Amino acid sequence: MYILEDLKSKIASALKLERVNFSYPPNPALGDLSLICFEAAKAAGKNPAEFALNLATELKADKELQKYFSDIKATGPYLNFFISLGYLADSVVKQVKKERVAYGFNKSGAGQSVMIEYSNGNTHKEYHIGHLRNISYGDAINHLLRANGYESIPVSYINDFGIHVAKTIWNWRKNPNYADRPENKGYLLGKCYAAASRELTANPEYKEEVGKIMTEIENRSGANHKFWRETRGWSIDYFASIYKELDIKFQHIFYESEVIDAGLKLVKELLVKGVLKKSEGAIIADLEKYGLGVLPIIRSDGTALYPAADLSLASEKFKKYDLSRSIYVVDVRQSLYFEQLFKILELIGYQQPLVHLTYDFVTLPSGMMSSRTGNVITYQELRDKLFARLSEETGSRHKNWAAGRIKEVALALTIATIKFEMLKVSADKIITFNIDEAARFDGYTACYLEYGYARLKSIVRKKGFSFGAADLNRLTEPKEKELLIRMAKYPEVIASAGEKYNPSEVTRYLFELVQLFNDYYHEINILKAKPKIRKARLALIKTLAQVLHNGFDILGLKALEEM
RNA sequence: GCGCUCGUAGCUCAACUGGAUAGAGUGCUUGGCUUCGGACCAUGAGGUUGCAGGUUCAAAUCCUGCCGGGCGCACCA
Repeated sequence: MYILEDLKSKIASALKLERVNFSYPPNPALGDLSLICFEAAKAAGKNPAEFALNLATELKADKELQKYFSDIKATGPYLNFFISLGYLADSVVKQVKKERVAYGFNKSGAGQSVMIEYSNGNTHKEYHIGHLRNISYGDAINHLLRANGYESIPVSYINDFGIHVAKTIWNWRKNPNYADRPENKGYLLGKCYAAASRELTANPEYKEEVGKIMTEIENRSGANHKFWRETRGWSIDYFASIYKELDIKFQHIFYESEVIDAGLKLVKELLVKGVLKKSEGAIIADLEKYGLGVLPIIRSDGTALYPAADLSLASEKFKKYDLSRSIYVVDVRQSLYFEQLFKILELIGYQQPLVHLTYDFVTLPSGMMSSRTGNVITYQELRDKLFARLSEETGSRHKNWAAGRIKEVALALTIATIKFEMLKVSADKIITFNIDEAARFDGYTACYLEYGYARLKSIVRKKGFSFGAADLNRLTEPKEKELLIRMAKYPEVIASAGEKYNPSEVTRYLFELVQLFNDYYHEINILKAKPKIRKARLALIKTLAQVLHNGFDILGLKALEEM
């Protein structure tokens, strides 16, 4: 059991109170752990401050608690506990050393398997900044689920079969120069799609040509179908290269083209069952009585809409895997759609909890919009801009490094920056992605965290210092206690962030931990201290490095030893 | 029109889901480099938490009504 959890339960059992309301004092001078007495005092019919005072006297005399707390005192209605530094240091350092990468994990989700779907690119379209928020968020949740004991199954669903495909192919065929361009073909398809979109908006009369291509692809015959297969491969390869660069792995990837036939069959069955019905020539789900309006599923011309595939995908997921929960990471604009989809699935008989994890949009500060694509910035454009900035900065700091090494570090910082920026803001807020702010090395940024970690590791790396059994009683500085308390809170952060699907709690925690370390580093010298103290301090910062590393893993950031 | 959502320092965001003096970053003030990697640290100023009521010992947080922004509501995905 983790130390704070353990201490809380010890206090609770010493008090024999039913509901115990703990919190953390706003400032370390007040104490390390706090019990808020309003409710308990009210239940006992007493004045809260007096109540707290009485409890303090009572608990101070408790022999068991004396082992863990150096002091217990009431400040107004708050009963404050001061954790004994020796006990704290011993407990935290030993536990982190023992559990290593698993420090902070818990078993609350044991025995439950959860599927989480994210990234969800469309072939023949750009992979843009919005997808990056999606994939960063989804992957962090995937890690959080695992850290909380769930068996998490990360999957992606790629839409390779919609009208967007036909638009791109139409435009590609119309402009033969695409085939000769040097860019990555998957990337180029995105550009081609954007151009097609603009052209079709300006000249709607071409829609008929696009429709013909669509029919050919759906019928799975002819030159356009063949070309669809080829181009689809380009996109899929391109996505794979992005996932590799981002260091994100899916356990399975579903494709719309592989589930759509089963979807059409399912729709027919549901029509017979009366879950769906015909209306104005189309097939719809009438969900008016649930306050969810109407969802069209098959167009009046008989072609399928997105929900047909999604219904089939959902049943495929449950057929293939024994899931106790299924999560969809999709942006907030589709909230109503997912309520409708989940209602239909419920009507069909699926009882497992279905979760639509939402997040809001990513925009750019005005004037920074990409002129070439109109209003989206692609992954590649963002990555290239950040990479240029960060490799210049890294290069200027390390004149003696080989080009390859600079490139490697700059790329890791680029990816870390993208993920961190996407995760540090809570999901319900719109992100205005400011490249200048994101690529900074100070402030609430990925590079600040990475720098703190690298600096910490450089101390640990120094030769000639022994790391044997340290006497942790040598840790007596207030800043050391602050660091230890903060590290002791890490498991609670993981539990809370997991429960609330909120990785920004982890980003903030890590930022504050690095801040605390920088402060400590500035004030207290580690290597120049007397041998016994030095040993204890080295043990402390090794522990700190492990906690930071574990947090980086949750966020999907590579922990750089040097930068 | 109905529904969802956001509104906190000049700007970008926190606030343990109702608790102690609303905190960080950035920008602006003023300082600290023969440093364990200064890609760092410290200091000061900056707030009627959109507005008005209500509930509570206690409200940025809950309830009601306004104001303002964003989004969604049948053949897009």
